Amino acid sequence: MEKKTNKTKQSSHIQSVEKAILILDILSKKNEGMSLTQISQKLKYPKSTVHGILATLRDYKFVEQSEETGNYKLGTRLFELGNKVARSWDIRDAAIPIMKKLNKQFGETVHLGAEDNGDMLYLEKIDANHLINISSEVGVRLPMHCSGLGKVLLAQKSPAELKRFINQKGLPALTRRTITTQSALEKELEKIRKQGYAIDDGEIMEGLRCVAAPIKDANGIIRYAISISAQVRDLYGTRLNQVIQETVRAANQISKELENL
Amino acid sequence: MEKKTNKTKQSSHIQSVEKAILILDILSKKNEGMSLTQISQKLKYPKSTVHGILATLRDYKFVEQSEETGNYKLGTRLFELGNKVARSWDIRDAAIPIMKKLNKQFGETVHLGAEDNGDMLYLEKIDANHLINISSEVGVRLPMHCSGLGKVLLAQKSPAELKRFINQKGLPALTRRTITTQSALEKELEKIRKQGYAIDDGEIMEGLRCVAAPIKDANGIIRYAISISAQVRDLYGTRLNQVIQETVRAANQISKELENL
DNA sequence: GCAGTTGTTCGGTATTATCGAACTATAGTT
DNA sequence: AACTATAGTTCGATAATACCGAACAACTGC
Repeated sequence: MEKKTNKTKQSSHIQSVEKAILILDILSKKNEGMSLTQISQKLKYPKSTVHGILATLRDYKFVEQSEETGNYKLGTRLFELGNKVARSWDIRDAAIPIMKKLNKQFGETVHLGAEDNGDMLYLEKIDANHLINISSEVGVRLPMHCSGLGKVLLAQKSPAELKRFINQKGLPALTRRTITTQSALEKELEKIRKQGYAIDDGEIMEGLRCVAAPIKDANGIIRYAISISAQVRDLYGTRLNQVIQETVRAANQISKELENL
Repeated sequence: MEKKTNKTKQSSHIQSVEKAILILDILSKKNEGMSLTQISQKLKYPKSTVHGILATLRDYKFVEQSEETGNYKLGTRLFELGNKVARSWDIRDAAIPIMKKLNKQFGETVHLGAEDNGDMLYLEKIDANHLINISSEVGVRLPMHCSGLGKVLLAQKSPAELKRFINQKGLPALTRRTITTQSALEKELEKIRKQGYAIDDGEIMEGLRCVAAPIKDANGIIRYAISISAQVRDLYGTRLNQVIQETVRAANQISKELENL
């Protein structure tokens, strides 16, 4: 009778909903799409189970089938909902005009980011004027400890919170410049707190430098950050100083916008 | 035994998944969020049912709870997935650079759209340089028969398809200039086919004019369109002609990109 | 035409979603 | 502060429903 009683006791989840979510998750990793059997094998669900859930998701446009291959892919309804979410954030309205100004001043890529469950989540991006563009993308997650945006946000965590963060996420290295020890990170964050901005020096990607400054929400809590990214060879000396100054200024301006909103 | 056998016979849907989807749908209509009871009342589901589904969705970030109000809103995972969907479309990569060029030439708002189940769906938008911006938004749907983008796409439907479209969607009027009769629409579409572009003259919104041109995909099928929108008072005479010429040219250029991709 | 694969349908089984009601927490009122 | 009213959460019994395996159908490629 009790076949799998003690298997996964965790917190009650509606199974079929969870399965649907996991199907979407797995589809999000393959943008060429997946076939029914691929999904069913990967998730170890019987084909008929997957079939039923996919049919439901399809009818509501959460997934769609490629006409040629018949493969399932994420559907337009998710696109719609995702944009709805983006539009619901006041931060975007406040930040985008100022980000654009910053982009005009230096011609470089400008990012807006926030923490989402221990990850850096890119909320918005203004592309550089030149053709070589940073290959980041809105809606993408990145480890916090190696991006300028992430470090700025980490800098205001309490020691306990920081510890918890490191335990949960670790400090994986993306390049050989990535900070990978707790002590080094603590020192770096202390520095960031003092100077009021962060610099990422090839910690995500060799040759990429970025300057990030914190944004306070209406309650004065640092919850967002903006950054300018460019090749190291375009961002040094006096220009770097200018960029720092202007980035901090822009971030403060956005904070002020959020205050009286 | 058979309490509700003949209630909803339609096609088999996994109930709980469907309920989860409907919860997301209803949340997407209120961006200030909704409380558990509001949702449960609106959808006529018992509170405990909604509670369970929401808990599952919450744990996977498909919804999140406002810290102050406790209201449920769409979550960041949807933002992530939505952007994933957007990135999976090659059309965006091909179109965006050319759309930006078009935006630079005239300084006006440029849109990219496609049909999604009988609606115009905005896929991408480049904002105008000036402050007065069209209040359209990416990820939003609009009736096809009253936007330039939509009319361009309608123009290549067969009479039977057009008929089906009208039956399904009707021809609701958004302004007093909106085309609301089948015969008027047929005439308009014929004109569009001849000239190779469409003009929307205040049919969505009084005072707004927009010029749209079709984009062919790799198989030569018109599946997308771009448009320039501006106030009528900024878009007439020789400038209008220039805009038409350049919009068509840009659309053709994008079609060519898609060909050899 | 046949083997191999993938997608779809079907029906019995018991797992699991469901629902009402009881319970707790929270907010508002006097 | 106590009390009311509302919202949110937990619980447990019930049977409806998701689940699964297997059989069937539809393709594909050889």
